[in-house]
Amino acid sequence: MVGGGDLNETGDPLEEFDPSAYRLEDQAGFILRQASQRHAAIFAEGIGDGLTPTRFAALAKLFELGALSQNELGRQTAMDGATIKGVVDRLRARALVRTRPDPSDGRRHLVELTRKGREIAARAIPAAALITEKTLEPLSARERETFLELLRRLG
Amino acid sequence: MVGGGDLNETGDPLEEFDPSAYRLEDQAGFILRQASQRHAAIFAEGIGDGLTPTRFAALAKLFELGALSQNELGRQTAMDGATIKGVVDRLRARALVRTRPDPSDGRRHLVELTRKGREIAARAIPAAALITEKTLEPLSARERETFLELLRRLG
DNA sequence: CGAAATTCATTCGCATGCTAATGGTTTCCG
DNA sequence: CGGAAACCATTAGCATGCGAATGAATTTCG
Repeated sequence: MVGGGDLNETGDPLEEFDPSAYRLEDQAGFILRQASQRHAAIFAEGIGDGLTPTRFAALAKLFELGALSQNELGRQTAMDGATIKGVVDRLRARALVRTRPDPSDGRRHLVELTRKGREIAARAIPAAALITEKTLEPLSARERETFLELLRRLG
Repeated sequence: MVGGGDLNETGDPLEEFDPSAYRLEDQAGFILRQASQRHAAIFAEGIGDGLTPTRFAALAKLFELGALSQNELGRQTAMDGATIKGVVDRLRARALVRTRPDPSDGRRHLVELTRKGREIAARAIPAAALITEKTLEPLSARERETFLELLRRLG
């Protein structure tokens, strides 16, 4: 649990916790942030075409699934409505996607790849596979399996 | 269609990669982002005092190490100069830290906790320990060890 | 000593990422 | 049918987070 083995009068773990025993470097969130930073750097270096992790995720999902409503695309890529909107706007500004109203649902805007978007996605997906490879490079094949399985359970 | 039906005879993943075999959900970066999102939500819910992960990291390091120059604080908390500046500015606006020129180096601005900052840090550190606990809750004690060790190697 | 290299803080631009609020549309169900 | 509930897209505001550029101060080294 949280506190050490020492006794106290209240039994409240918050009050017996010794702040000097806390090491930022050992906290899951802190290490997670550093691993994300390293991955982001590898990604930026390897992907090309002005893509970012979220922009790429959107392209990859549209490539796989075809036209999707904006919110559905957000769900597929783990982004909320406010975030996916900005991503789609920027992809549209680069003419990698276009949007059109969903004829069967007046609330929805369908998002789909343009020809250029499809070409870039087809090129970026193999690059992204290499980026995953490079990110996991410090681990053995067996460790990668273990790591991804544990990470998935936290996600 | 994209991948075609050709088989991969050489086993060279670089030249024969089939985009349709790519699964975004299995990529380290994508899962990492989701785990970070979950941790951020747990953090926001548990920390209080208007703290954020980066703000808390800065407080915790100042609490541990005393006055530091801004850049040094950034290194201790894995933030670059541009990022730590914004964090320090916002902590200063809330009177949790103050800055003063380093008498021995005219380039540096020393950052240190105020009394209020020290109080809030002392309260936040035990809360952060519980947040780490909750983040890792889906894993057994043994799995946590493994996970953190592998994650550290990627950071 | 003094020029070059480094360090430090700052600023700008761009891109995430979240919450909350809003208004329009569709679906659900009594 | 018709109102409540749910869903969709958008906007505003706040906070990260990074690269690149700038100018001042310090350190390094020939």
